Amino acid sequence: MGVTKTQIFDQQQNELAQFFKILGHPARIAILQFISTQDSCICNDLVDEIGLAQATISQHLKELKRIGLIQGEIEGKSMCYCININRWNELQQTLNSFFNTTKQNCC
Amino acid sequence: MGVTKTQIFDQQQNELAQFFKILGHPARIAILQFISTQDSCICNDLVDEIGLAQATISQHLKELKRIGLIQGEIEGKSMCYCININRWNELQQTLNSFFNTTKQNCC
DNA sequence: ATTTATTATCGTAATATTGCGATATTAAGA
DNA sequence: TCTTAATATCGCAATATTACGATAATAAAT
Repeated sequence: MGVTKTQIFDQQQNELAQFFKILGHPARIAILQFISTQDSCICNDLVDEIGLAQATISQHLKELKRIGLIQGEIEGKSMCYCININRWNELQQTLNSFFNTTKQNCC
Repeated sequence: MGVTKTQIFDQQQNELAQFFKILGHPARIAILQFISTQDSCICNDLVDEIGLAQATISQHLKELKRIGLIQGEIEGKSMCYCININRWNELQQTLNSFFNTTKQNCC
């Protein structure tokens, strides 16, 4: 096997899990942290900063874009990424809501 | 390849990522949610409740135990799991701290 | 138009994860 | 003690993820 049985879970559970999953890689954490240290947006200084190949960084950026946590803008030859603050806050809230709701009936 | 290069990231990044990763599966989300709906602790009604084999559920429970989010107590023949509320709150805080710190210098 | 720099995508190899049946292990009950 | 019930662990097959080199795509600069 190796397939997650998404059919047996509801949409909320699948979405929440997918969001957690994407944050579940140190490179993606590092990317988000590095982007946030640049007061302006950044491009692929990420490749220099983090010790991964350009293709790999690009792949991770794609994942982060997929859930809307970052957005990219073309800036001449290069690409300027920054955190999508609305989505960021939205996800933080979703996540807190999960934490708060779930712990309610704890023994 | 297929190996996450943990060496190039710091401990905080790796720990945070691992925590997110474990929450990044719908079955584990569902398990946590179901545990919390039981006012007392629960055992493996999880196997009936969630449509996965006993071996699979047991494996997921192991992962959740590994990061301390749940704890199990022997109760006769069966096992009584419940959320570790201290660890739960601790992780929620860690996570919020990541969200708040990271978004600070956003463009 | 050609070159150069930057980023995205493709293809592939290595490893990890998911799920399950089969088999321990443990403890209660007959 | 023998059976029964509940859970954990092992071993495997299927699929997913990670990483990277090679290559395509895009846009500035010459």
